[in-house]
Amino acid sequence: MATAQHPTRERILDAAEELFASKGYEGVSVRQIMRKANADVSLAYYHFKSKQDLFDQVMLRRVEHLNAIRLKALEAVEERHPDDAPSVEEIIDAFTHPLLDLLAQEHDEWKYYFQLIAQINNSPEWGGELMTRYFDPLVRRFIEALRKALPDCDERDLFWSYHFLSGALTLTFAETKRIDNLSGGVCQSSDMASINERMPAFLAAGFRALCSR
Amino acid sequence: MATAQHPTRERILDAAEELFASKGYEGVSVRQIMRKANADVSLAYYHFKSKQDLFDQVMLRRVEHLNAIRLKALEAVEERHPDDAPSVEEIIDAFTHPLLDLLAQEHDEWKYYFQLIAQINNSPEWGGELMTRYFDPLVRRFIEALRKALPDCDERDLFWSYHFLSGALTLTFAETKRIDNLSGGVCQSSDMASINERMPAFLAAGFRALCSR
DNA sequence: TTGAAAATTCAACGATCGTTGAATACTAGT
DNA sequence: ACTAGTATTCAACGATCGTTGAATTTTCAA
Repeated sequence: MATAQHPTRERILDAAEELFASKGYEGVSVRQIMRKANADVSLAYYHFKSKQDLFDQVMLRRVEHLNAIRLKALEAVEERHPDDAPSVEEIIDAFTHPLLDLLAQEHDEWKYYFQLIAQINNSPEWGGELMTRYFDPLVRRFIEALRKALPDCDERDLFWSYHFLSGALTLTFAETKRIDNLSGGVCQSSDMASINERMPAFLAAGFRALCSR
Repeated sequence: MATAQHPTRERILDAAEELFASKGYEGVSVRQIMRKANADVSLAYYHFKSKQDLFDQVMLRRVEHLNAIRLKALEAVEERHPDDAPSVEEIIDAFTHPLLDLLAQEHDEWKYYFQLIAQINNSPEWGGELMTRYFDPLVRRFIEALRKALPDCDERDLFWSYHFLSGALTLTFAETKRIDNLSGGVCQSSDMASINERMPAFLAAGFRALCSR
């Protein structure tokens, strides 16, 4: 009705995404979500089976597109190297750059989704299972590429390096403004250009240090 | 009463710490906490002012000791270098090693506390503020030491490097078993020896790569 | 214009939430 | 034994929780 730019189902997903991202699954009630979506409470149960189902649909809505563009970025890098292996930097850049590009868009379409993933990744209760369910194939594909770029690397060094990468990346997604406080404004959580400039170099150096000890 | 190993107040803090760590602040009710602590609900409000106060006391209980041992580790490193500056590895090791040592103890005293911090650090709502409140002086002290070890480093590179370090460290704290799944058991979230072996080297290489571009 | 399907509103359910006041039990020092 | 203070139990409050069934409105093809 009023301000019905999107169909209702989409408005509910948008509101749920933003609220889940900032307060967590249990920290938000269905009523709060529907208030933000400008719709009656019971409409949540017309469009979704339950609160848990609503959460799952929030996760699913964007995950396929996300995995597709990251895979495409990796394939583009590999096509640029028909004979030799791509560098570690290039592979990591293909893993992170598409995400940071989505975040750098002027509208906040992806911001809350990434904040949500950051929290899930660090949740002892759901982190291991959900991240595995949604991102495992893509991540295994990237690790395979990294293995080729670092042929002498020990398996455990490779997995631990990816673990450190994942932590650095998801904290960046969280956009907690911690670095804004710490640096007195010299750095800003939302400054994706600065991150794109630095994160692949930082992480690639870490991979190399561990894998050539 | 029954199984009253610790005084009641401590048992409540223990139960709250573990439940907050796994389900988050909003995901746990005072009744659940008190059930786990084997005490009546209203005792929570005899020993603490409110649920929020209980949460704050959970945070405060261990933070001073934590900051003290990390500062001591840094000072020990600096005393070993009366003339020159310590290496980046040594400084990072002083930042991370004390934490991983606490986690490596056989009892789980610190495990849930660290999981809680991992979630807070990645929470857009509370991450920036709480982490700043509890850890700022210590972190600034470490960054100062790193600045001496990397005298030509740009300020922003230094802060972003610390940001990546913080992300890697807190995901390690979260112990989500994600790496266990991903590696097929080759790596384990709880294997602190393996982490101690790898994290400082990985992160130090990142710092150096960013600070000597 | 009619009628069926889709979308939305309204009112309510039992359960649980954070919190409180008053009554009871326990533990000291005198 | 008495008492003062500390610790614990019991019962309950109003609010909000996730969820549902039935009634109502809107949409749109025939």
